[in-house]
Amino acid sequence: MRDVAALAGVGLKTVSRVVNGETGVSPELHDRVVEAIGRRTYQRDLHASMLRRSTRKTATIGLVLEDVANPFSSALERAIEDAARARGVMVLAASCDEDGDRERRLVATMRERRVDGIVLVPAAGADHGYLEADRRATRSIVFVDRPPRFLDADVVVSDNRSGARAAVAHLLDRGHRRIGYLGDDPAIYTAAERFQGYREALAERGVPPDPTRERAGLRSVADAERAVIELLRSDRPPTALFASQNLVTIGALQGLRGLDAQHDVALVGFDDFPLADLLEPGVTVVAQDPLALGRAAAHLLFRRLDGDASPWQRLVLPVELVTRGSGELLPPEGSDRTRR
Amino acid sequence: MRDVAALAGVGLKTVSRVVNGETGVSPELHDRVVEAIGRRTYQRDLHASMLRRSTRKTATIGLVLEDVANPFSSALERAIEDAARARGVMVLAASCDEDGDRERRLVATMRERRVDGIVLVPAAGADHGYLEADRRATRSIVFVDRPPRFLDADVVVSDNRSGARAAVAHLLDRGHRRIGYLGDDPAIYTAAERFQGYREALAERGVPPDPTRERAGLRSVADAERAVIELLRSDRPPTALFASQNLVTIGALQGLRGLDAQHDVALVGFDDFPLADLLEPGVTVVAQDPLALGRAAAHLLFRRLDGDASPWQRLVLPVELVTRGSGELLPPEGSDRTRR
DNA sequence: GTGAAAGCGCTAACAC
DNA sequence: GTGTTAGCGCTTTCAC
Repeated sequence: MRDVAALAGVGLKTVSRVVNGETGVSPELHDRVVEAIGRRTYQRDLHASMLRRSTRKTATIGLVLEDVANPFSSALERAIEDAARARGVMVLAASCDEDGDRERRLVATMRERRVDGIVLVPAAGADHGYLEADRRATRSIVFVDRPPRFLDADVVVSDNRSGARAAVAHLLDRGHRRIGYLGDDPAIYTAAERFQGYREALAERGVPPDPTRERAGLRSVADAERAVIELLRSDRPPTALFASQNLVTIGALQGLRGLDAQHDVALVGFDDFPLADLLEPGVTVVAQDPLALGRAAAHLLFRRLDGDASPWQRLVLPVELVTRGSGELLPPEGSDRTRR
Repeated sequence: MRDVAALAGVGLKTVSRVVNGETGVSPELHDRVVEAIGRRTYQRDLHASMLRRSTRKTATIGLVLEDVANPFSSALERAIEDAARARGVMVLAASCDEDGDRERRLVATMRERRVDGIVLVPAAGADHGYLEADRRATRSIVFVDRPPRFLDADVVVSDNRSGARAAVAHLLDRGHRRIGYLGDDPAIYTAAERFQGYREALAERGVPPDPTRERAGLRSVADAERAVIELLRSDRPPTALFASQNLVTIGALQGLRGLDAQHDVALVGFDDFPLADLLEPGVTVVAQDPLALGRAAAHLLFRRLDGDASPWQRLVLPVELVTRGSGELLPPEGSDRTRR
């Protein structure tokens, strides 16, 4: 910058004014500075400038996701990026792979870089008390998809429990009574909520839960596939399945396909996924809206950064049952349905 | 930091030494500093520290993708993030949606934040001459998936042309002669290369190209779907299709499904996608390896950042034909095949 | 082993 | 309108 000032024959402050688009520079000097900047390919150092500025903003936010490569996470990221771009803010994105330690390290690294705020999908079972240490900092963190543990903060989640309840009620409405549950690690908030929804739907219709038909802790497509095959080979196998998550649904599909049962056993999954409509039959799902989640989280964060100090918000976004065929298959004659 | 130094009753430099893990601090003072840091929840400002450091690295790189929400992009991002994490580097990620102006603005914004380097998937048709202005800067940019225009720089791409040639040869081997081409915007490097591959495969077997069976500029799933329906309703419709990209393949599937022709017309797509194996029939594709592309780009960039000044590299990564059924359908009796 | 002074690139405050 | 001085949070250099 000194270089540019010398070349244009002006003072440092004049260059600073031009770079920041401030008023009060004569057109003549302005042009000389602009030309000098061009000749030296000068580019201002945002961080050095923010160092002295009163409002110490880096125009950068952090985003900690489960895994940037997962479609749910990346839709979230996209929505947040769009909201950020509208404000001239950039996004430092990272994956924590459900690892609480990594989450903590990532947050620390982002703070070292003085991000203005952080949007965080917390790792399963992580304790977020560590964020409490800096009271002001918690005002610049928004949790998405799952609430923090041991900390009050802003959070945006889907209505997991109602969604699961609706999915299972949908199957019960079609006469199914033996409905299998396929679930993720119950330490994950969303998995626990969805399991509650499953149980509640059964309870509402007076169908007793049967733990032998419930499989939790499925961590991969292969796990889910194995679980389905096992369930369907048991005595009195389920006539319908509820899969509590994306990958589990896909594993279930693979399992059903392997047994050639995809047209016989009903299936409703939680979380929509690409091509769900092109499969045979189409896969009925409870669809979340990751773009809406991301948008809401970003807006909440920016409101806080703008100084909103109102009480913590907890936004619960609706989900939607999308019927495509697999969830509308009826139980076979002679199954429990006829005994009612 | 001054605060911490005062609390511990030491000089600024001693705190600095402790924070940076330098040697030469007596254990006693070290402990006092650590304690003071804890009490004040001190967190060093990385950018202020880098300001004075000789080696002016921010330990942050930029990543400009077409769209972070697209599976190919996000796989790339993940690979780059992993390579970066191994070096303690964070990633500033952004989408440019094939918009050359946005790409340029994003690069400028990242440089304002003093990223150490940038990995860039260039926007279609963008002129990258602007990067030439700063000679040193081009050493810290790696292009992925597509080469830059009007600029020499490091680049990592897939072997698009051979992949397309292999896909079309695969169809020719099964007796198809009327092979439709469904393609993206030809201004995109990959689209152009794949079209070349398609034409080359035909030429190698002496099959004359027929422009009435070639549809380029398909920008969405819906575009592709319409194009397929149109092609198949024409006189002497194609008995096989080559789709040059992800979304185009999905549109083609939808079109075939709509005409109930998915078991009659062969299809090979470029780019793998989730669930391609669960469809009926499974979708034969030429699979790129986005993780390998990302890994290679990151390694190349880090080598440059470590001072490697060797000539520009151009890495071409192999692709793989994955047969799943749709590409192995045979042409109907009485089609051109029998006339040979 | 430790600390004081200078300075990284920039902007705030104030004088001209 | 314009330039000067001080100082943001930190590291360097160099005395002690």
